[in-house]
Amino acid sequence: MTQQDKTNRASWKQNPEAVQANILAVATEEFAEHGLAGARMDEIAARTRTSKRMIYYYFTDKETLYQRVLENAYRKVRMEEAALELASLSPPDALRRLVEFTFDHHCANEVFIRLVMIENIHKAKHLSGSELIAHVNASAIDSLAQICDRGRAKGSLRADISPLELHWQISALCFFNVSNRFTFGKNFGPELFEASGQQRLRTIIADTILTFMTATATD
Amino acid sequence: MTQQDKTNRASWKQNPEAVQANILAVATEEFAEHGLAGARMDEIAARTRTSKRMIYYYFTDKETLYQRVLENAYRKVRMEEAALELASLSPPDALRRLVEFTFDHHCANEVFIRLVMIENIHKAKHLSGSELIAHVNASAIDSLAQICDRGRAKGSLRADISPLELHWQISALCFFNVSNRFTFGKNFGPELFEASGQQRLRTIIADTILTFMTATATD
Amino acid sequence: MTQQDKTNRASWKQNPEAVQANILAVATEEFAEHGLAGARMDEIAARTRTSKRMIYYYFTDKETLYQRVLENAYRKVRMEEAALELASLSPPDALRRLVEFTFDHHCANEVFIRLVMIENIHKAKHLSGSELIAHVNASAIDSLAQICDRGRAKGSLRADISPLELHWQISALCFFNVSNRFTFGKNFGPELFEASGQQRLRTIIADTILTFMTATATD
Amino acid sequence: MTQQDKTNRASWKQNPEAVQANILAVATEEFAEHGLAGARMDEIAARTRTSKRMIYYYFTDKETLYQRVLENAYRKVRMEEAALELASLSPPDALRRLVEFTFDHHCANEVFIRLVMIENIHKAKHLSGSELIAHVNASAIDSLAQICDRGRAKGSLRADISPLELHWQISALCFFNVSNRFTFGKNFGPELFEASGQQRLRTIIADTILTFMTATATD
DNA sequence: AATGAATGAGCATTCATTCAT
DNA sequence: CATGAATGAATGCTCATTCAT
Repeated sequence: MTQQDKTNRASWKQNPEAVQANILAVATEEFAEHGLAGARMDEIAARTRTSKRMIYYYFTDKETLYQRVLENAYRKVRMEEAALELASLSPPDALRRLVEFTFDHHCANEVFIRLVMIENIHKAKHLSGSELIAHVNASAIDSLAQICDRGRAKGSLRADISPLELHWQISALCFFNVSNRFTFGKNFGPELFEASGQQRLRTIIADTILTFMTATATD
Repeated sequence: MTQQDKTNRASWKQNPEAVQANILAVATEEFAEHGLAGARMDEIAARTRTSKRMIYYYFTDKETLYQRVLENAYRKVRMEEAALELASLSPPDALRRLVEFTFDHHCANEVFIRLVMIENIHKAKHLSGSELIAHVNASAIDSLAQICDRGRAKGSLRADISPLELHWQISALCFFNVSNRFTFGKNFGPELFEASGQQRLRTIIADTILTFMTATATD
Repeated sequence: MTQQDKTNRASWKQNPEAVQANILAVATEEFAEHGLAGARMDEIAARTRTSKRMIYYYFTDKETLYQRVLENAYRKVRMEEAALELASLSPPDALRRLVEFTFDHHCANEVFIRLVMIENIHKAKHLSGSELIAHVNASAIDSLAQICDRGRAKGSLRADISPLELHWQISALCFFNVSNRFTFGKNFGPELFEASGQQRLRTIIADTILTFMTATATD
Repeated sequence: MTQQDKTNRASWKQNPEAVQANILAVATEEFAEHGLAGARMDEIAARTRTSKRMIYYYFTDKETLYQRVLENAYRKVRMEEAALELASLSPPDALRRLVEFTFDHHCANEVFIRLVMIENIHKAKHLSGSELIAHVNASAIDSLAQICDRGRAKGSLRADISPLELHWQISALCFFNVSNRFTFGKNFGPELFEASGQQRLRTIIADTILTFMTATATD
């Protein structure tokens, strides 16, 4: 029996991690789609390869499941972000690259964006300050801090904006682009969210950040 | 008992508009706090001066009530925005004033921000394209368009950014500041959302927009 | 001002009898369609030319209204039946004529049939033994009794079947034809309830009654 | 405690079929008594050995429960009817036997009669053309067809009346006897529905059918 | 006589969660 | 580990009826 066979045979049954991962995946979709209150445990169970009983066995209750979904989403997203390699670029180029990456990444992770929106509706009460999350978030600032430091040393980036503030701005523009496209689109037309509009916004955002960060500090 | 007293006494009874307004006010808070699925009709009724039955009498069902709450919130907010007088300022000053006003206004209207977040979770399916809403949204773009036109004429604002794109950027920065403060605060610390941090963000946002809009277009 | 004008001018307003008649007509349809429990006072009021308050003013409550509807339906139907003139025909011809008339009349008064079905569901508890009803029902038996009497005298109709029993048989066949056509049709096909099928049933029923009543009594 | 006792003790718990049968039995009575709109889910639940929740668990909603009640009633009644053995009797005797059986059977199944009345009020919209029902109904006609065929071959029954028409007539007379006894009794006196009156009606109905079916066809 | 507003009790249905095997 | 059955508290909603003017 090869390793492959062994994996196949066991499939997901008798495999706690696989079962949990499956539940988590289904729950992620369900919570992202309907929110915490709107999601239905029955629906999650039905779309799972296991039973409702197992969900409670592994995740205790709805709220805990939601919390695990949220943590999981943060971890995955931040890990992808951390994989970006910017050290070889000049500070302005690295910054532009980071903005564009963030823009693309948020677009590609609507599920995550929705979970964050939902969590903000709940005033972030489920967002644990777990070490993992803290560490993973810190690294997001770190990589910006490195660019800022290099930029300040060279004089190519203004020094009076903190990495945190810069991160905040990039986040705002890239997050809003995904989070509010429905209402914004209905209110002001869908153009900005079609392919060409998105291309333009992507450039505008990067230009905005770059223009600002390469400008001389006002007085 | 004066006439005034007589009017005040139970002035909301047999006064359909007052009853509806009261229901709408309570429902607005409840929906903003808990979302569509999370809000409880019983709770809304309990905090109302009338009974649950009257809510259904005037608003048919939960979803319709939510829709009316949403429409009402949009109307009120957009009307306040429209009251801003900018014609007497130079285009850059007008723009800065508009950004700062938007920042302040969003901060002061968290309930509205939350309703918009919630509506985005529902993919804006309750946001009717009612004439009123359409008209009121158009005016938001109009006032920016006037600033842009004047700025282009004078050469004081770049002309290659549309009023819609400009509005999008201002919205993104000011909206995110309120909508995501909980998760952002928990992830990266609360400094940016305390008084001094907000003051700084307010300035940074305005500077960012201004710097960008007064820069020469990148060819 | 002519009488005609006077009638038109007053129309139905300030005309208690017209208002009551209107309510009764609408309620009759509603109760016949949905039964006592299934009928909706709101719906009746909405389809009326007057208001809900007036219904309660004139008819006290739902059950009383239903009772009045029922009485009214009986009175109208029995009066139409009583108008049939049979004295000039031979007893067998008169009987055949009566059967055919009953068949046709029941077909034409589905609303009445449905009200009677509904009242039977309620075990006839609303069917008052009011003098009017009693009188009007008695006349139905009377006209059959006359035929039977004449038939017995002539020897053209058997004498061992009472007018009541005869009425029961005619009623059963003609009533069932209307009351049960839906289930019978779904269970055994719609043929019997299409035009040609009905024509045939009409003849079969009359033949059945006639054959029976002209036969010699079985020992 | 014997094995039997153990089985009896709470034998309906964890026994889905028993639970469903119990619900169905109670619901049958309740719907037959009050109709679809008049029946109360709370009342059904209260008279059940389970909870209201279980009714919804197994039957989805009120209308579906009613439908299942109806189907179930039809199945039971038709099966009892099919058990009647007539092949050994002469066609006229078989026919008389069938009429008398139908009369007795309808008398003994008022609940079924009432459900059919109620279903006719709803224009038979819940009567599914399920295979089971179709098959079970067809057999009712089949057994009559056999009698008719044999009667035609021997010349002892007239051949110009179809089994369907014959079934219709028998049904009408026997159904009406149960369905309309309340209004008919109140309108024309209770005699026909007391023991002796029923005995007489039973004979009259059989005689009527027999006289008709053994008569020569009217050309 | 007439009407829109108001109401409380009740009704069908749902949901997260736990039990029995 | 796994699963169908079971549950109670709530949840959104409806209905006949009455009040205030």
